[in-house]
Amino acid sequence: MATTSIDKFKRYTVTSALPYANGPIHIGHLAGVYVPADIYCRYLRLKGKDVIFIGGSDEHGVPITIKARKEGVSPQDIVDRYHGIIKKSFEEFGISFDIYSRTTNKTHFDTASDFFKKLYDKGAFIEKATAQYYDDEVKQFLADRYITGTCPHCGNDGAYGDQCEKCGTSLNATDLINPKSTLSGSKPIMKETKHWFLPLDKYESWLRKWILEEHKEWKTNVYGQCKSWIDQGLQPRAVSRDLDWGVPVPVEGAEGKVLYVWFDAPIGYISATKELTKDWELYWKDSETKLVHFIGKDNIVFHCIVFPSMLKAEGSFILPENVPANEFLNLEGDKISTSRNWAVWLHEYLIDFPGKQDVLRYTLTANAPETKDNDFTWADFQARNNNELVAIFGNFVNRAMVLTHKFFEGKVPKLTEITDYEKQIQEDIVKIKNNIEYSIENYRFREALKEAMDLARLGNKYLADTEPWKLIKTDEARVKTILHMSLQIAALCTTIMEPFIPFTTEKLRNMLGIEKFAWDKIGTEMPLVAGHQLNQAELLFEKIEDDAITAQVEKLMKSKAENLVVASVVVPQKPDINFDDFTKMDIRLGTILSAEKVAKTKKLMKLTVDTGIDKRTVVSGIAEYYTPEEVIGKRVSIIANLAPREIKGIVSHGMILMAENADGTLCFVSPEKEFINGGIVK
RNA sequence: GGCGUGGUAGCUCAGCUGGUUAGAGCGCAUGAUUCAUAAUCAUGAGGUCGACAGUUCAAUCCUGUCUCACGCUACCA
Repeated sequence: MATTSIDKFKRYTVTSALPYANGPIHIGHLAGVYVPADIYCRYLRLKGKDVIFIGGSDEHGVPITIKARKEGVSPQDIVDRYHGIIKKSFEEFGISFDIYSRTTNKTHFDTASDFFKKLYDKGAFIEKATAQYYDDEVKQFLADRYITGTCPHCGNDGAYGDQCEKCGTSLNATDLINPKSTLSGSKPIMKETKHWFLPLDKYESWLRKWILEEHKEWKTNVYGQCKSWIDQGLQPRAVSRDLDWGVPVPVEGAEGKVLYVWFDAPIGYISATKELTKDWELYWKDSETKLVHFIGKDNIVFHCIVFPSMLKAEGSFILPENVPANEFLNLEGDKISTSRNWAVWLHEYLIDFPGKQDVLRYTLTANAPETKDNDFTWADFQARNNNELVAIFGNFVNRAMVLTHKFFEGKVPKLTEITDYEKQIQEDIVKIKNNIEYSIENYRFREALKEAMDLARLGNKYLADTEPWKLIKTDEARVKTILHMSLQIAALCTTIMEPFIPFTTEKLRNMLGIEKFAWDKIGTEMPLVAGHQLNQAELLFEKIEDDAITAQVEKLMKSKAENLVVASVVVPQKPDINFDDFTKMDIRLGTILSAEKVAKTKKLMKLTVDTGIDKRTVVSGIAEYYTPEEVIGKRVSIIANLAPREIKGIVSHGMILMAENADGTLCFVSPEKEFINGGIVK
């Protein structure tokens, strides 16, 4: 639901999701969060609004400690490295943060700590003791990621306590067979630990009213997701973790505990503001301030449910007015993936395409995943540059400049007589300006950009229709008017295009020899005066040739090839076992007699198997690879003496042996001849 | 499996509370033009609006079922 409410607010606090400091920035981050946020902020500044644009690195959490351990460096080394890369690439790319901070600095520690303390003192938390794995050798509780073991699903030996990366399933640490601490290698023990929880359930009715009734204008994906969460019923969420990397929990008896990273990270917006200005409270506590969070769709629940609940619990803060979350950007038909190196990295782009920040900004905006996941392709990147930036915008400006230099020595000619055409153009300019305002204020940046380009289109059409290169022979006065208007249009582009392609508009201003022209003057004043001397014409954009694009595509294909190699690497052999260990297993041949999908699951199938010994029920996670029909009658191998276990209310007696392919698909291990059911596999 | 979002021309997308010859940009075709980075301008060809049923005088838009994509979530011996 669109509104134009921009003038209700005196100032704006705009945040963009804090990137996690365990890797560099890629085009998915840019298209989803930083480019739209930057457009919004640049626009507001052009309107003369009081706006602060907040960013920073999220530097806590378990993955960073894991990465540090793997590389044999400290977590601080890791975050220093990536914070540096990220900050530098944002700067070069023209993301106009007023501050780009980080969550490891002192201001943030104090702010997050105080925030927790305040909620603690108010009794906003509940305390709960839970049992968790503990490494007795290093005297430390273990985060899920610090426990490895055998995946109960695929038998992979290197599964983590939260997820098996081999088969992709998410796990609980307690599910792992033979859990092992990665810190000492010892077997962890269960031990009680106390944690603090934010009882989100208590905020449910408030959230329902605040979001579902008062913010129906939020984007449908955001609104729908929130509704889904609230309707499902909210649970208390832990706000602390047993870890030595993060902001310590500031209460007695909390040694070895830190704030959970999702609690700590959004407070980073506030800490960064504190660092930026001593008037920070104006930007966070004044009801005339509009708070807007730019995020990706994976972050909706934190920014719409959890963080607002925290702010509400604290009591003195304003709440976000909007949370424009984008969907995801794919790359050449595949999901962007850091681990598979399937991405276009910003710091590499800046090296490969020097001075072409705006081409990427333009492409990502024109193709932004605002309503659904979108695909970035290098072919599209090239086409948008060559057919739109070069051919429409760059070409128009060049035409106006070249003609003026040719006929009037580069001086802005005088406006003589105005015809209906010029009047029409002035009206169109106002229309374009209004359309862009409406689109940007409603977070429709794709649409806004298209409207901005309409100004250059208008200019091209004007020149084609009036043909000053012909007219110069017969009616110089008219040509003066035409070129005057054309140059004014080009000059107005410096403002209209500024939010989207700021490097280009800067260049254009230099060419025209003018200062920044305020947004609100558009339609009432013109940026150029007659007689003004223009500088030499330069090309605003250059064509991107096929070989540059081919090189990028090849780079990606190389990643893909490398991934295939990695994927087909055979899992290394497990540690030796005794013959005794082996003989303990009773593996038999059997036949599947019946099969049905277990209701409400995706992977589970309930099988009746003739084992020769008996006919028994086995639950197996094969439903993604087989249908019940095709499975009936199949010969299989089954571990018969595996202790029974209840899964989804069905007791499973044994486990069907499955072989796994490189791509994770499964197949049965079947006898090669028609041997009897109950035949021993040895 | 549950929930959410999306499935409209070759591509990227608009289509407000049901009635439009279903639109735009890019691409494509034809014509015009040469001031301009063969860039521009005009015209045109492209769509059973994911599938099937239903409600209605009338459905891209409402309801139901199904299907595909993505996300959240459960499950995973």
